[in-house]
Amino acid sequence: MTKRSRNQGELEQQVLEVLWSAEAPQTSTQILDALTARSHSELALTTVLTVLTRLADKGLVEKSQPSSGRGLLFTATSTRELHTATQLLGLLDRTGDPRLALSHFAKGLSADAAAELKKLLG
Amino acid sequence: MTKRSRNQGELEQQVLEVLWSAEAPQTSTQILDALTARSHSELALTTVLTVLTRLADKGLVEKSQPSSGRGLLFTATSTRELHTATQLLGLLDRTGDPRLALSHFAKGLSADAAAELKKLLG
DNA sequence: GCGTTGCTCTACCGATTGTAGAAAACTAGG
DNA sequence: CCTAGTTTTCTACAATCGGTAGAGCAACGC
Repeated sequence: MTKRSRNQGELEQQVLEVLWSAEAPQTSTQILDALTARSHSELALTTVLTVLTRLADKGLVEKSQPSSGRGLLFTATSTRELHTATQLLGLLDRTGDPRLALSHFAKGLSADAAAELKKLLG
Repeated sequence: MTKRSRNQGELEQQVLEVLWSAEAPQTSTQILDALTARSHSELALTTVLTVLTRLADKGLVEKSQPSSGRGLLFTATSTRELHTATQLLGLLDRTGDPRLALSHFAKGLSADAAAELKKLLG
C-alpha cells in the first residue's frame, strides 16, 4: 500500500519512540507490533526494516547480533532525552545571540516547565 | 545551471541569515549580493526571489512596497533569536518527557548561559 | 533439505528544496 | 509616452528525503 498518512519524519520518530520506551533491545517484529499497537497502522515488516536501516545510517540506531536465536536486535544509540537535549543545544549553538534566544525561550515556557528548569539550574 | 551544491534547506537558511543580520529591509539584489559575498556562489536573481517567495509562504519573510523607487523590500518576520526560541519550544513540546529533556539540556548549557537562564527564570 | 522468518536491495511516490528560464510588470531616462 | 533595463511572477526540472513495500537472498529450526 502506498499511503501517505504520516508527515515528514513521523515514522522514523515513532520508531525511535518505540526503542526509547523499550527496556531492552528490540527485534524488528517487536517494533512492528509496538507501532501497530500505538497507531493502529498496518505496516509491512520490510517498511520497518527500511526505516531501521536508515536510522542506523544516521547513527541513531544500532544493530546487533543476538547471543542466540535469529533476528537482529535494534537499540537507540541515545536516550530520548539526550537526543532532544542535543538538538536543543545544537539549535542554541547556531543562533546569533544565545542569551537573547534563551530569554525568548524562557518567556515561552509553561509555568511548570519553567519551575522545573529553575530547580534544575538552582 | 542545475547544480546541487547545497544541502537541504541551506539556501533558505542563508537567506534568513542575511535578513537577520541586515539592519534594514533588503531588496532582492542586496540579498543576492550578500549571498555572493558570504559564500562565493553565483546564483541567479530569480533563484533568490523564488526562495524569498517560499519563505514568505511559510510566514518567515514579509514583502513590502518601498515608499519610493523600485524593487520590493524583504524582511524576516521574526528575529533569529525568536525563531530559535520557537524551534526550541517546539522541540520540547514534541518530546515525550520534557522534564527529562530539560535536565539534560540544563546539564549541557555553558556556565554563563545557565546563569543567564536562571536569572531569566528569576 | 525445506519451509518459515527476517534482512537487504531496489524501487516508487509525494513533498521539499535548489536552481533557473520565460515572460510579465514595473521603473526610469529620454 | 515610449523604450530599455530591472525586478517580479510563473513554471519547470532535478535531487533528496521519507513513507511504503515487493523480490529475492540468508539464516535458522525441524
